[in-house]
Order: sequence, then C-alpha cells, then structure tokens
Amino acid sequence: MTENTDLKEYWENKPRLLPNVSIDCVIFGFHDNQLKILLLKYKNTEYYALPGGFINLEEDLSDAALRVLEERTGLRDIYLEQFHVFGKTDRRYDETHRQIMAGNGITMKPNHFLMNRFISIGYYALIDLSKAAPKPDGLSDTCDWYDLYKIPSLIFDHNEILQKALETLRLALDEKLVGFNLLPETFTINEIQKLYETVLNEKLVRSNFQRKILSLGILERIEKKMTGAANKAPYLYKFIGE
Amino acid sequence: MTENTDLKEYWENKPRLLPNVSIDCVIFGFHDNQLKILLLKYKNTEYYALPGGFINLEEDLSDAALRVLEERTGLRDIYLEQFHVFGKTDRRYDETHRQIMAGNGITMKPNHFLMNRFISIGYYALIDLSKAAPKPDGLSDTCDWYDLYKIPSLIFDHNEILQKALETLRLALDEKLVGFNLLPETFTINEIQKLYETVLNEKLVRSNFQRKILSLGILERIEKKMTGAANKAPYLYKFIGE
DNA sequence: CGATTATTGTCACATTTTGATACAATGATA
DNA sequence: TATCATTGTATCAAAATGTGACAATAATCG
Repeated sequence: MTENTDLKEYWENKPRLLPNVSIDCVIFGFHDNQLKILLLKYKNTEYYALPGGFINLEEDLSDAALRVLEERTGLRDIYLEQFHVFGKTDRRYDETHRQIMAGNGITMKPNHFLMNRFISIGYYALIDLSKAAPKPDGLSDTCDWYDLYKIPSLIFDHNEILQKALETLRLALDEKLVGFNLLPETFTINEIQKLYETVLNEKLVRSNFQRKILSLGILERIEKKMTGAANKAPYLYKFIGE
Repeated sequence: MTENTDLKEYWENKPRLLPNVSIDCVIFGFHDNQLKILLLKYKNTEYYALPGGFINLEEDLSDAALRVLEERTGLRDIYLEQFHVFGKTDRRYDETHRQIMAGNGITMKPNHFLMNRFISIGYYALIDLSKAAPKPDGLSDTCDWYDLYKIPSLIFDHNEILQKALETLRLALDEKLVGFNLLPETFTINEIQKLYETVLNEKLVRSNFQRKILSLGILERIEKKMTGAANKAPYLYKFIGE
C-alpha cells in the first residue's frame, strides 16, 4: 500500500474484513510529566482520530488490535486491554468517511464496506513512548502524540471513547501495577510518582508514596545512581513484578 | 414466535440482524447462600448455554442486551455491564448450530446467518432472583438457575465466558457496591455477608464485616425486626446508595 | 416460668496502614 | 568550604483493620 493506486484499490473494493465491526485504540504514553495519546490526522482535512482498524476474516480480535498497534508504533509485546464496546445505532458516519476518502482522492461506492453502522471495540495500550516510532496510516499524514489535557475535537465518538479509556486506566492504575508499562526499564521513584500524579490528576505526598511503592516489593534497586543536578542523586529501580 | 411454523420461518430466513456479532449474558442470582447462573438447555439435546442473542440492525448494543435479559427473566431496570468481547477466529460453530436447529426440526441453508464466525460481547447481569421468572427461548425447553459451583459443560466457549464474568464480578464487588443488586429490597447484614463470602469464596469475620459495611453509610436500618429462630433477631436494612 | 442456646449488636484492645512532618545525607555549584 | 535542592528515611498522630469478648435477645426446653 505504498502507492496511491494500491491504496485506491484497497479502499474501493470490499475488503475481506468482518463487516460492521471496528477497533479503536487509545495508545497512552508518558513523557515530560505529561500523559500523551497517539492521534492521526487525515490528509487534507482537519479530522483527528484515534488509531483504528478492522478485523480480517481469519484474524483473532486481539491480533487485530495488536496489528493496529504495531502498524502505528512499530512495537510488539505491548500491554493491551479491551475496555469497552461502543454500539449505538448512530455509529454510522457515511459523510465523514466520504470526506476522509475524498481527501485521499478516493470515491466510495454507495454500498461500500464503510457505509454502514459499526460497532467499535475499544482497546487501550500502555507503551514506553521513547521506544515508539509513530507512523501515519495510508489515509493520514500525521501520527503524533498529544497531551491528554490538550486533545483536539476528534471524529465520530472518539472523544467519548478516549474518556472511557482514561477512566479505565485510572482504575487499573490503582488496582493493578500497569503503570510501569509507561516507563522505560529503569526509572526513579520520583518518575513513578509523577506518572501517578499525572494519570490520577492529584498530588501525592512524596515520602508516603515512596514508602508505599517500595513496600510492595515489586522494585529492584539498581546499583548505579543517576547523575543530574546540584543535589542528592536518586536510585534507579527496575520493575520486577509481583 | 409461539407457533413452530413462525419459529421455522424466523430461523430459516436471514433475519435483519448485525452479522457476525452476538451477545451472551451471564445472569447472576443469589439464593440459599448460593450464587446461581441462568442457563438454557436446547430442545432434544444435552446442550447447555448462556442466554444470548443478536443485535437488530436498528437497535443499540445495550438495548439488545437488555432485551435478551427481559426475554429470559421478565425483568427490566437491571444491573447490566459489559465485561469482555470474545473474538477468536475459531468462534464458528456450524455443526453445533445445526444440531440445535435439528433438535427443533429446522434445517439450515449452508449460507445461513449462523453459519459464520461470530464475535460475542459478554454482559453480566445482577438480579434479585426472587423477582425473576425464567423463560426458555424458542429453541430451548428449560431456562433454570444453576449453582455456580455445579455448572455443567456448556456449548461453544461459554464456560470460559462464565469464568471471565465471575472474575469481573469479584473485582466489581470489592470496588463498587454492586452486590446489593443480588438481594431483595430489605436484608440482614448476615445475608450480605453470606453473599460476599459466596461470591469471593472466602470466610469473613462477622464483627469486622458488620462494622465495615455499616461505616460506609449506605444502609438504612428499618424499624422492623425479623422473626426467625431461637435467638436474637437481626435488624433489616435497605440499600440507600452513596 | 426460668434456664438454656444460638445469634446479634457493640465494644475494647492490638496491629497495621496511612497522613503529615521533620531531618540528616548527598551531589553539584558558587 | 558553604550553599542549595532533592533524596532516603525516621517519627508521631490518625485511621483502618484484625482479634476476641460480652451483654442483649428471641425462641426452645425442662
């Protein structure tokens, strides 16, 4: 699909996909003390969207989500979870699809695969942002990180989907130890704390946070220390699970 | 669909349903200190299954789930939540469907709606068992409650679906106050405790449980007391939310 | 009718967890 | 060497939880 003719051929014909079902991925990253989300912008439009895709007829649902993720980030072995299915009858967006395709010089037949109601299965992913290499899909020209608190208006019901993903992430952060998927292999306690504060959107007391997180016995202190500013250097840790 | 001819007509023709998508409902009830689940048994077979259904083309996903629930239990305004989507490629059960239909005297064309891969959206429901009036669907002859710990082998991947629903319920019981949906309007503290113990499959200390549950400020003590056995009568409570 | 018995509501005390704050140690810079 | 911001850890109070006990009560039984 590197050539535009391939793209045209792909989208103008009915592909071998499960009809009426799509996948949308909310891909979280963490950088500069900001929680970020990966968004696409479609060519020649002002339409921003979550990365998404469809399910091949001979493809597991979860594999389809992993494939979308790999296509956008270049990453495999990613933390990925379903969080909700969006299934209202009004999830049919013929006109928007038409405009997105028009922006790519593609005209759609009236009975096109996309000209239908879609049920969308929401997945959220937690990745080490520094390892990702965001890549736009064939229909979009950018694939970039956006600060969670500066998200533009998105197409379809994608703002709602994002909101639900965030709620799920906040709950998961408390109950499971998923947060470390957003950090590199090694990190300082302060970095974890900033991550928690950003996701939960609340201040935490440093000493208590440190005591708590260390008491869980899930971190291994690395011998080395960090070099940095004019003060005591923190230890580095790595996550060793439960 | 009371007549068998209607049933035949309904299933032999391609209905106006979303293709490749189904709904399965794990309906929990609580009775005699047992957690129960509603199961169907298909006519003239030994096939047990979770109640399920499909989505009408002009029907919200959640409405479809509510409809299935009402059809099986007679109840509206039910606590209902999605918990997982099951989407492996091998979720295609042509032969079993054929046998179920055969048990109802229906033959299926090779390209029948059901002769396809299905993605199934799992919902779990919590109901006051004493209010439900279980009703089999057109293809089954029984719709009954089964003790969670005595579940027969189910068709398709329904045992796995049930297991996942149970995990979700256990987590939800701790984090939200969903348990009260399984009880009648009024109940004793001991009845709540038995419910928690059964769902979580662990013993709880009576005095601590009572202190904890009362401290939440979610229960209103009813004036009346219960009559019962040769000992002090407990107070009745009702759930008043948060 | 009073004694017995099982269960309930509540309390008392120990232990653990959490909240709030303090302080010495450290690694650069001035 | 003094200064400064940050880190690791300690301290003490408050809240939550674990453990056990006890009086009150509603039937049943002798």
